[in-house]
This record gives sequence, structure tokens and C-alpha cells, in this order.
Amino acid sequence: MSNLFPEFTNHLRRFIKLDDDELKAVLSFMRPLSVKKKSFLLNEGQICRSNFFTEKGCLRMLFIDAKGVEQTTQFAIEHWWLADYMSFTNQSPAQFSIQAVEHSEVLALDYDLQEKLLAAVPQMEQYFRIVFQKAVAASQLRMMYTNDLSREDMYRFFVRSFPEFVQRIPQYMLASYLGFTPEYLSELRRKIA
Amino acid sequence: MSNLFPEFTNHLRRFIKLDDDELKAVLSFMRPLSVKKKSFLLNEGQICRSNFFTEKGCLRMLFIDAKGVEQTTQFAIEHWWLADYMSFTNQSPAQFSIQAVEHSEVLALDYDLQEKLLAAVPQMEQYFRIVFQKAVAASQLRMMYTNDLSREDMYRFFVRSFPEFVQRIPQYMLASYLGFTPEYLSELRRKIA
DNA sequence: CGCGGGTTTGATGATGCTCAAGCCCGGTGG
DNA sequence: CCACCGGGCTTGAGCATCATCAAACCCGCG
Repeated sequence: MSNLFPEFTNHLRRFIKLDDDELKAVLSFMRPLSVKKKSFLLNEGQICRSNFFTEKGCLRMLFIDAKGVEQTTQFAIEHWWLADYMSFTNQSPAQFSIQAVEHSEVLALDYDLQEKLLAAVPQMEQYFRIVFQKAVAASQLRMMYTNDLSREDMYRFFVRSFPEFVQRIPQYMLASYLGFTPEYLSELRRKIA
Repeated sequence: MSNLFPEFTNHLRRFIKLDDDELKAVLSFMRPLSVKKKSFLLNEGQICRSNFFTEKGCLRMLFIDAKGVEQTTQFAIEHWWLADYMSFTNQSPAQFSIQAVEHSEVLALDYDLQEKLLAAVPQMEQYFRIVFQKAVAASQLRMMYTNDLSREDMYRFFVRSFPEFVQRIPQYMLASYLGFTPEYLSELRRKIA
């Protein structure tokens, strides 16, 4: 059981206590997906029907800005959850798309199964409370960094914080995540090297 | 009971079912505070010991940037929760301060009481899960707006979205919340009027 | 009445964007 | 196996946006 989806199982057990039956029950609600590089799990305009857990690989959330340019707002690597939570919560059309950055193994928790899961295994209410609380904490910090640091310092900071991850993604995704153009990122790289 | 803290009571009942005894139990964990304009509920460097619910008035979260300038990252008006969630979750020193923008009535839920509350009234686990899920949804949207809109459009958008709220706060707070200088905000106002 | 925090004004200049062109490299089809 | 194609990265010139700094002003509060 525990080696079926090791990242997810570990993540669960990091935050809540579950016996083997409960774990088995939880996993029975999760829908495993193999998604290949560049394929989409959600398209803008659709309803976000699932909350996605990245077991392996990397997802990103993006939208098309007023000028028609892709803007990446989040990445989800191993053991992160990702969804357009406005769309997911209200089952309304999504403003974002979700795409696999690389080949990924994902666990999808569908909206209409979530309430059954929460009823079947009440600890999951606590699990998600903790997951979301941490997500809010992270977004508060991110907000601080984006206000405090210049574009150049943002880049330096990101590279120092996630040196291995920078290798995994194309520059244009990182540029839009950090809030600037690929041209400017290219200029920064030259300047720094 | 229900008219003691009407905003909080309504908010609870909007998301979970509680009978009168449970409501009473919940309220017994909340510490009411009357805070006057400009006083601080949390100072950078301290540990954030409480999660704050705004019953009446307005709080803001802020930090001092590298140049020594105050930057506002969030407001919490009636029926919003606010805390430095990194500090609160880990009981580690806060990066942010929290200040009353105007005279406010606040309910504080202390860190060490929260677990007792969650044990006493398990529905509260669900309540906070929903509250945090909505907070994540809001921050995803905010991220989209800040990437998509120019500073000028940000300002227009904010004023159109919260016309009454703009009246309640000084310009310099709004400027830093929107990510620009008071001087530039002043210029924008003149230009638009 | 005077003080001081907050807002306005304007000049100057840096940061980072736009646009256009060229280049590099990996994948695909002939 | 090679040639080509195209996506992504680089380069550079010109420019817009918005910050900085300094000064004056306004007005609410003590």
C-alpha cells in the first residue's frame, strides 16, 4: 500500500494519523493520472473539477494576459497540491489553465468525491486545513518578496533557493513566474555570469 | 448569544452547522479585543500567537522593506481572518506586523487554544479548511491581477471594486498595497480626475 | 495657533519593456 | 543520415513607466 504513491502517503502521514484501512480508503478516492509533457489538466474557461496532487514531475498554473502572453503564476512539484481554487470551490469557469511542465504522475481528487472522502475519513478535513494554511503562509511570504526585491534580486533569490529546479524548467516560464520578460531574464543571466 | 459577535457568528453559520451549545463553546475560546487606531496587534520579530478575526473595523499586515519603507500586504475588514501564518503555524518570529487601520473590534484565537477548540468542536476543522481554501483562491486571483494589470489599471480596478473602502484608508497605505509610491498614486489621482 | 503627518508637484533618471533580428539546437521527415 | 524547420534563447536600440528626491502645501489635532 504505502509504496503505491509514496509521496502522497508520506505527505498524509506527515500531518495526520491514519491506520492502514483509512489510508486505503483515502487512496480509493484518488484518481491516478499519467500526464505527458505539455499536456493540459485544465483549460481556461472549463470548470476545475479536480484538485491535483503531484506525485512525480511538475505542473504549472498559467493564464493568458491582456496582451495574449502566457503568464505562469505557480508551479507544483512533488508533494504539492494545485488547482484553480476559485473555480474548484465554486465549480465555476476557470481563469487559469494547468499544464504539465514535464512528464508527471498526478493524483486527482474530484470535486464530487471530495465531500465523500471527507465524510469517510474525517481526518482529511484536518489534512486539507493544514495544507491550505501552509499555502496561505507561503503566499504571504511570496507577496513580501515580490514587493521587497528588485527583479534582479528576485531572480538571484530564486536561483539560490531552488538551484536544481531552475534546471528543470524553460527560461520563459521562470521569467513569467518572476514577473518579467524572457528578454530581460536573458540579459540578467549574461550580466550575472 | 448570537448578537454578541454578529459578524463572527454569521460567518461560522455560513459554512458549518452549529447548535447553540457548540456556538457557545466556540465563542468561549475567542478572546475579544478592542483595538484603537494605529495600535499594533503583532510586531515584526515577535511570535504571532493569535489568529485575528475582524468583527468591526480594519486591520492591515505590513513589513518594513529593504529601504526602510512600510509595505502593506493585506487588509482585513469585517469578517476576515488575519495573521502572519508562517509565524503562527510554526510559532516562529514574525516577518510582518499587524496594525489597526481604524478603531476595531477583534476576536483573537490563540495558538494554544486553537487545538483545544478543534478537539472540542470538530466542525471547526472544516470551518478553517474552508476559510483557508477561500484565502488561497483569493490570493491566486490577486496574483493574476498584479501580473496582468498596469499600476494605473490596478488602481482603477481597486477603486471600482471597493469604492467605499478606499475612503476608509490613507493613500499611502493603498499605494503600498498596490505596489507603488504615494507620489505616483497622487499623480494618478490627478490624471484620472 | 503651531506642529507634523500626509499629500501634492515637478524635475530627473533608472529600470525593465518592446520590437526586430539573428542564432542555436533538437526534433522530424524525406 | 542529412536538411530543414521552428521554438526558445540572445542581442541591442529605443522608449515608457514609474521611482527618487526635494520642496511646498494642506489640514486635523493637540
